[in-house]
Formats: sequence, structure tokens, C-alpha cells
Amino acid sequence: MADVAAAAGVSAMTVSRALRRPDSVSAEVRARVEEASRRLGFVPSRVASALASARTMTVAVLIPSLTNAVFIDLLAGVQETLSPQGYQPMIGLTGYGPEEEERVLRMQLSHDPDGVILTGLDHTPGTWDLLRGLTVPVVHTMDLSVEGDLAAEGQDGGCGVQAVGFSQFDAGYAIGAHLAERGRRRIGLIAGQLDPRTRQRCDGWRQALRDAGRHDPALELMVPDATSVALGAELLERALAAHPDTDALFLCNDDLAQGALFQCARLGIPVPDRLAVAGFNDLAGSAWTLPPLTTVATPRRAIGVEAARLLIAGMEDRGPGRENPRRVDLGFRLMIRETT
Amino acid sequence: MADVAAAAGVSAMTVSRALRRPDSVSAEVRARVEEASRRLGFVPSRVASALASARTMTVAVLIPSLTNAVFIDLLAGVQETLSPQGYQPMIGLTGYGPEEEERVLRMQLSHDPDGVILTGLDHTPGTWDLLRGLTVPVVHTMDLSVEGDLAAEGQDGGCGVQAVGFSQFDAGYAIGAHLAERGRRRIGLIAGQLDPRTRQRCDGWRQALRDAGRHDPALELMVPDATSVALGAELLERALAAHPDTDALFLCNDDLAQGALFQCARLGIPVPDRLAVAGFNDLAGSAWTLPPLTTVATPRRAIGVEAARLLIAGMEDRGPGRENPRRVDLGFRLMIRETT
DNA sequence: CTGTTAGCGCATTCAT
DNA sequence: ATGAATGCGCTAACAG
Repeated sequence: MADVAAAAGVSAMTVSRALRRPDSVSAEVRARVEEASRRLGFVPSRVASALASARTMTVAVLIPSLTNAVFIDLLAGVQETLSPQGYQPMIGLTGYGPEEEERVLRMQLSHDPDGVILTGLDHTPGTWDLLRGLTVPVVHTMDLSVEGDLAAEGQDGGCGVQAVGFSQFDAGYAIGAHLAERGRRRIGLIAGQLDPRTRQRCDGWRQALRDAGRHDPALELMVPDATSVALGAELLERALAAHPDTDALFLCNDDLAQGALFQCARLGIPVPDRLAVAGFNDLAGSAWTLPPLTTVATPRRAIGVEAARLLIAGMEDRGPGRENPRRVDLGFRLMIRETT
Repeated sequence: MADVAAAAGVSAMTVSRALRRPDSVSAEVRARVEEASRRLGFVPSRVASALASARTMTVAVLIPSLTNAVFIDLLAGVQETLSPQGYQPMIGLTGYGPEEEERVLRMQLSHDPDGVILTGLDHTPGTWDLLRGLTVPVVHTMDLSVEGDLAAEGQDGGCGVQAVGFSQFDAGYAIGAHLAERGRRRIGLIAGQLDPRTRQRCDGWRQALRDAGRHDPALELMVPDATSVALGAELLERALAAHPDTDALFLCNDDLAQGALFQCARLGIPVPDRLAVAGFNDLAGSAWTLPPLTTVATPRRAIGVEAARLLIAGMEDRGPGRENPRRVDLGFRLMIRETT
């Protein structure tokens, strides 16, 4: 920067200003600085800038995994919103574990991010401690649960928690109610990857069936494994073997549902005539299965975009306190297609 | 750090040492420092560390997009390898455009990464310039093409280029040869997302058909759009409408192939009896389609892991020059299933 | 094995 | 609108 300053015949400070806020210097000086800067191939050091200004222009983004398309979409929304503003997302992978999340968060915080985006509201007390100690904005995503909510408020010491997402419970309820409305009587559940959000969906589904007077716990098949097409195929077979009279199934993620659909075709089980099938998330391809899959479309990308927006708002205004607690519900859409 | 030093009764320098290389201080001092550090909740500032030591512990990772599972897998391999070593990947999205790649790279470089991982070998001259000017290791991935290779060597001024991947051309050739061996005579091609790697696959396929004396350019359907299940379904219909006698199809990515398979089922076209179908990449679900999809399994994750390993090797030894140019071919596997 | 000195490259704060 | 002085928090280099 000193070299550029010398070349432009100004002080280093003026170079710094000219490059960051061009209209804070005279037009003539600006031109000279820009020319010199370009000619010398000057690239400002963000590290030095960060140390001097206490702004790293990075944002910590913690998600459970890269193998679930849901979080990729979330990430894409975050990235496309932060990047144009000059912020660099730093990905942290928690592997669905609150303890690992705390560990990863600790690592990320050592980079002094200007903001933090987390998945879910289920964090360790240690994580809540860390978050409470931060002076930068924090946004939680994907989860808006009432229980988690209250717990969060409590944990966060009444300081308020920003969250963007939708009600997993309500979405699960919607699917359950839809299946019941279709006149199905033996409605089963297949779930994998039992994180809190999956559980809430299942809770919603269960409540809907109870409200319809058709809940049978025996028809619930829940396993801890990561969801996949292969697992869906396998679990469908297991579920039907155990309860051949099942006439509808809710699978907690579309990859499971797609696998189940393939397996139905293989086994010659007519869908939806003999078995109705519903998925969750409306993942790629779900509109094209045979028959097209009934599912719940979730606004993952939009959640990422909105979370990033809130964060930017909080990072821009360098006001004294943290901004107002806030909750953004982006809803969901029941996609009734042909498997139900 | 000064506070920790005071609490432990040592100098700040000793705290720094005790925390970074515990065995460089006496056991007693180490214990005192660790205790004080923990008690005060000290988290070293990486920004300051970076400025003082000229090592940011970050790595720039440039990929075309987050919507193609191939690059997610690559990214996962990179992340799982870098993260345990304390390196933080910084994702940059190029949108498949060399110009955008250069722009993004410039941004990333302002963060002073300790290493750079890129996708492909097709970069702008400006990008090559930037890379040549770096003193940190650079690894290119996914592409090992001879042409790109030579170009790269030229561009890089004989300095040598590190690349990890497989031969897209050979993989395409393998699929073409397989289809020909199966006795198919009217073998078509459907391709989207026409980046250099896709083109090389197509080139390989084309060469195989020529070698078999069965290449008909009329059966090639290439569109610039991003690949997807929906696009596969649509293009299958278009291809068959234009050339009803087609008896085999290579689709340049599995999502296209899965869509094509769905559409065949809808149109009542027996696979493989009337039409053989082959995909590429062996994406999730391809082993479960009806019938299971013949495709080429590509080592995306392994490429990410190996690229990160090479990078780490280069970053650890702070030797004078860049390490030896090197090329790592991780190969591919033809997965013959039932669609051919 | 430990401490001292100096400086990484900027931006904040104040002065002009 | 521009410049000078100062320090961000840590580590390299050297001394002891």
C-alpha cells in the first residue's frame, strides 16, 4: 500500500480510503490511486485489514453434513447472498452431533467471523455459552419449534434468538392429515437420520393420525442411519413384511421415498392403489418418479437467503446491542402428486 | 494472551509457544499456561496469528457450482482432509465460467490462502498469471486431459502443474466401446452442461464409436443447459422423436440418465431391450433405478482427498521452490448394470 | 528452555 | 479532503 501511495503521490491512508470508499476522496486523487493500484497489481491484505478494523468479512456457517441435499441448498442460499456483499462463508460440518458442533464452532470462532449461521436450535449448553458471549449476530435455521424455542430463550438468557425456518411439526402434521383424508387406515412411518427436525416431523405426523383416530405405533419404523435411496428400498420391504396390511407410508425424506417407490415397482406393489407413499423435502427428481411423488416442498434456499440477509443487517449496523430477536417462518407447501 | 501470560507467570511468547507446540516448553510451564488459558477462556486470534506468521490456515477451493453432486463430493473429500489439520476451506463458486473463476479467485486471494484447489485445467490467461505469481501450492482437479495438460504447461511457463483426476476422454471411450460391444448400432448421445470435462467425455465416446465404425453425428443432442432429471426426461423424448431407430443412448450425467429412464417407463419403451441407456458418474440412486443404470463410477471424493493431501504436503514443507510437478490419475470404473 | 525486540499491513482517530 | 501517529494481537528472530 505504501508503494501505491508513493506511485500516486499520496499517503497510504488516502490509498486505503480511495480503495474502500471511492467517494471519500477527490475525483483526481481517486483516479491516480486506482491507476497506480492497478499498475502495481496491488491486492489489499484482508488479514491486515481484519486485524486493524476488527472485521474479517467472514461468516461461520455450520451445517450437519454435505451429503444431504437439504443443507446444500441452504448453503447455496447463504453463499449467493453473502458473496456479493464481500462476505466469505466458512463451512463447518457438525455430523449431526451437538458436541461436534460445539467443537467446530470453537474452531470457527478462532477465525473471528463477523456472523454465525447455525442449523437447528438443539445446541449444547457450551454452545449457547459461546454464542451468548459473541458480539456478532447469530442466526439459527431450519427449525422454529415451540419447545426448542422456549428452551432456546431460556438458554440464551432472555437475550433473544434469531431463527429462520418453518415448522417441522406442522409440515409433518400436514402429511399425516393428507394421508388420513385420502381414506387410508393403516398409515405407517419410515424415518432415518433421527435429528431433532426429523423427530418433529414425525411428531406432527403422529399427532395428525391421532387426531384422525388412526395412529398405530407398531407401524413406525425408525432407524438412526443416514437416509438414502438404498435405505428407502430396504426399509420399505422390512415395513411391509412386518405389516402387510399397511396402506400408506410417510417417509421422512424424499431419498427414502424414492427408494421405496423403486422397490414397490420391483415387488409389483401398485402405488397408490395398494400403497400410498409420501416423502419430504421435494428433492430433485421427486416430480419425475413413477408415479410422481407426493411430498412437502421446503424452502431451504430461501431460508439460507433470509438468514444471510438478517445476518448482513446485523453486521452492517454496528450499533451497541444485538438487533431485536426475531423469528421468520418461511412456511412449506404440500405437493400432492400421484403417489397418494 | 498477555493476560494468560500474567496469570501463568510467564511471557506472552511462552504462552504462544505452549499453545502451538506444547513440547517446546517445559512440562511445568505448559501445565500452568494451559490452566490459565482454559480458566480465562482464551481463544487465540487467528487473524493476528496470520498477520504475524504469514499463514492464514485457509485454503481456497474453487468449484463450478453447488447444484452438481459431483462437486459436493469433491468438496467433502477436501473438507474432511483439510479440517483435521486445522485448515479452513473457503468455497468459491465459478458458475462454470473461466472469467467468473478469475474474478472469484482474485477475491479469494485477497484472503491470503495457504493453498488453492481449482476445478479443471481450463482457466483464463489472467488466472494462469495469478497462479504463477503465487508462492503457495496449487492443485487442479477432475481433469487430466492431454491437451489441457500441454496448454497448462505452456501457460504455466514450464513451472509445472499439479493435477488430480482421471481421464474424462478414456471414461467416455469406455462407455462408447461398451455400447458398441453390446451390439448396438444406432448409438446416440445426450449431453448438457457443456463444460470442458463433459466435452472430453463426449470426445471419448465419439472416438469409440468411430473405432467401431458406428458414429453418426446426427444422433448427438447437445444442449448448454444445466443437467437435471427433468432435462433428461425431456431430451430423451426429443432424441427419440428425431431418430426413432436409436437403440442406445449415452447421457453425460446420471441425473439425465435417471430422467431418461423415467421417461422410457412412461412411454413404454423397454430398457434395455429396445433402448440401452448409459449414464455417467454413478450418482446416488443410480444403482436402484429400474432397471439399475449402467454408468461410470468416478472417484470424486477420493480426488478431493488426494488434492488436499498434495496441498498439505506443499504447505507443510516451506521449502524454497514449489514441489515437483505431478499428476495423479485416480481412474474410473465402468459399472455395467442392467440398462445395457 | 525462556524472554526481548520488532514488525506483519492495514484502519482508527485525530489533526490539519 | 488529506495526512500523521498509533495500535490491532500475535509470532519471527535473536539473545540469553
